[in-house]
Amino acid sequence: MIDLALQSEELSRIEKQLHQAGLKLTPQRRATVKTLLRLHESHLSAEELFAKVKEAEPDIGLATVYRTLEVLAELRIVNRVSFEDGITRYDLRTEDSGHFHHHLLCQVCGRVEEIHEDLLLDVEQKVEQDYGFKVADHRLTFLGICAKCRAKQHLQ
Amino acid sequence: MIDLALQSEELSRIEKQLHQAGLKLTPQRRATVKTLLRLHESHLSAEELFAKVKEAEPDIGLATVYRTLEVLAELRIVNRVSFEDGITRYDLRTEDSGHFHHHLLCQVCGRVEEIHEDLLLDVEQKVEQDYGFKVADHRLTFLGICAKCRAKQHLQ
DNA sequence: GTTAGTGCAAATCTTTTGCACAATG
DNA sequence: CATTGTGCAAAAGATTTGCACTAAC
Repeated sequence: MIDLALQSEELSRIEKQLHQAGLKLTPQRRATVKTLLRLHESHLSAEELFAKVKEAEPDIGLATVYRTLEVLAELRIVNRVSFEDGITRYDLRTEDSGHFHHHLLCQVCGRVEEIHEDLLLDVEQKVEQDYGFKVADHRLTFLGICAKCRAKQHLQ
Repeated sequence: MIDLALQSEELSRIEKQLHQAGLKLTPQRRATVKTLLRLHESHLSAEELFAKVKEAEPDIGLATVYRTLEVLAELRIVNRVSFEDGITRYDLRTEDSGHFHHHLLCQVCGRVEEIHEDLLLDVEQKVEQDYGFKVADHRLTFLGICAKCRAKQHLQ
């Protein structure tokens, strides 16, 4: 989702969800969701998101951002993720699949790439069969070296 | 690893690692590692671990537990894990495989089961081939309903 | 004996909460 | 206009740090 048109389509989908949940559509919430959509590959922390939202909505308070993220997490519009640095980050669930996307965390440059293809269908079937565990969702992160950093290393 | 003999074998392996890294073997560190070994399936937070270690080593301070966990994480003896409740937990890496084990988080009872079989070999190969990402390790958690809770639900 | 490690308390950071006021539906 | 949401400041948690003291090697 790079496209602005798709972003505003997503925005109205999310606004509809908020509305259906009986929540008010405040400018603060709208600005927060917009920023999440715009920077959805950045895996922002609450503080980082707050700083970004503040550019559009200067009077917004940090507590409101936290409260909005809480609401969005409850509605399963965002997921909390953590890449083991102790900071909670917020990641938009994408509309296309019921399952959460995977992450590739590069240990050289620190970037996080997303994989939107579901690679776990077979594995989940095995988990249900062998362990009797009914899988509803998953969190998968690979740690390693991304293509760019590998290329750079080979040049040296 | 339920066996006490195996635990003490692991303990000396870890003590050797600490020693080789030029670190001192203090009673506090030994007690912390012992407790981690004994309760390794519990996925304790630093505070929880502190409370348990205190039983054996009453004068230990919370900061020492944090500092020991820091050291153990650097030596890759433990991994920091997070189950999206915002609390960092510490999980012993098991000696048997280079790859970290998987987790099954039951959304009904909250328990975390471990899978020590590596289910991701094929998936990792695909990630390397299709995305050029060199995988070094992974973190995989399945969210769903465990066998016990499913059984209980069917009785009702 | 040196140097690394510890306990304690204070400092820092992240997140939550209480409350008076504001704005949505 | 009823009710939910907001901003601010204070509170609560989690983690780190400074420092004087202690203990491992």
